Amino acid sequence: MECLNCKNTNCLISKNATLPEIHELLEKKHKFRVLKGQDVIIEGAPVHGIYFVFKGKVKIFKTGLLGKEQINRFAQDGDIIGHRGFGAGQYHKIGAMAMENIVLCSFSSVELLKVLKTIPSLTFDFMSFYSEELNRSETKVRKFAQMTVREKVIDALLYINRKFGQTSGQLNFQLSRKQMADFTGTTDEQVTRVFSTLKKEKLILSNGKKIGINDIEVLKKEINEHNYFLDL
DNA sequence: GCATTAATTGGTC
DNA sequence: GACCAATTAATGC
Repeated sequence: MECLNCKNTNCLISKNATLPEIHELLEKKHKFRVLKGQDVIIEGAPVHGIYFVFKGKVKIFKTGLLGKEQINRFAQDGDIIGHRGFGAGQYHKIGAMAMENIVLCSFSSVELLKVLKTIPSLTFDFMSFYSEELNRSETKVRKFAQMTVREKVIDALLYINRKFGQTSGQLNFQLSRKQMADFTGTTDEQVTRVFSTLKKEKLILSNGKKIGINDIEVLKKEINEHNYFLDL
């Protein structure tokens, strides 16, 4: 019953692991490693279950026309992956790839559905999560429509900082310009340009892939003044 | 150390 | 603000 002792306290399963009704599900959990660069979910693949990140970083994306990639979000320890395909859709509409060597926990849809019908607190946690996801999604649509490239890049930097944090003045997650562009919906050249102007303004530090946020408050203020939420 | 990839910069539409 | 091209920096083998 290792979910009881899991350090990922934000995990919905871990939160409800003390309930006796969930024990059967926990017994059937599959835990496995995925190497850096390998697929966690292939776009269009049939849904068999739902994944939780035990350890590591994962990108969730969708491939558009001409192979253009839109990164929807990043997941790390305790986060859910593949929840949209769960329940309703039969096929995953997104792809997920390991950004480093990771460990996943997986539960089959059938088993999870069984316990969701018997454990209201777990179902409620899932419902709250889906609700928040929808909120984030709507916010992201608005940001894409209304933010300038500079604002979107700043927003992305703050997101990385919120989610992964900084140690000794450097973000704990190194993304290439290309990945940053795929995340913000622009091009790698634009990201480079915004980075270098932010650097000149002393708002960030950048040394190749190593990026550090110098003045979080000023950056926050810049997008706050435009009435955007900071909770994506 | 060399080869491939990523980042930067300038220019055009 | 995207796309293209040329140069330079960084990284993998």
